[in-house]
Amino acid sequence: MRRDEAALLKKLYELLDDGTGWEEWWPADSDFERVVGSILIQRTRWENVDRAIAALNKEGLLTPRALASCPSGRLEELIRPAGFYRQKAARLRAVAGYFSRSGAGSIPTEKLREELLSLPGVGNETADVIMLYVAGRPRFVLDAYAKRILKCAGIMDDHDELQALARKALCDDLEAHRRCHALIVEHGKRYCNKNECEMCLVKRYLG
DNA sequence: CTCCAGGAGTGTA
DNA sequence: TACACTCATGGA
Repeated sequence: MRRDEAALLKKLYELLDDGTGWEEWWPADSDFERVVGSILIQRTRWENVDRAIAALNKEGLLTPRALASCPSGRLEELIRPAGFYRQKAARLRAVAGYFSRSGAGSIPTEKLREELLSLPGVGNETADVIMLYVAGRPRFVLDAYAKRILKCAGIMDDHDELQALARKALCDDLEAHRRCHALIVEHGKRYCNKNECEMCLVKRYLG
């Protein structure tokens, strides 16, 4: 990390922090429900994901064992509101199978990440979301909003370098990493359009 | 009617 | 490495 981009990232984090509530930013009754959510949320609004999760919950499928053994057709039917339902049904069955025999508790961070990435439908972003919200490992989630905001702030967006940068800026603190992700997404939804950033606070204060 | 949301996988140049 | 394309529902 050349210059002091960690200080800049820390400043960005503090800038986005408006002091409003964020603890229940990702509501869920269990860790596995968050895993399910991490797959269903891909390229989809939370409102639709919530319907799919509610349907799964109603059928008692929010456990790794139950979900892994649910027939594909039935699963597709239940998660349809979340879109891409054929792909996502297959992905859910795969991650459910993994968590039904793994638990992912005491696995070293790097190895856990590798295992998650080996699952179909789990890419860099989803893997980091699971690491951050389920496995309890501090990770910087490089989603589309983060890429735009980092660009505005003049911070590099290399996936691996960014992890070291974030851990330094956020003092290796788990809650800070979770909060940082939530703040970036919420800021992005409000102020970051596809190409324009007219209202962008980041550019105004850090650019 | 059009646009697109808290991606990932695959194929092409 | 850098894009283009596909997957799909539901709300604005």
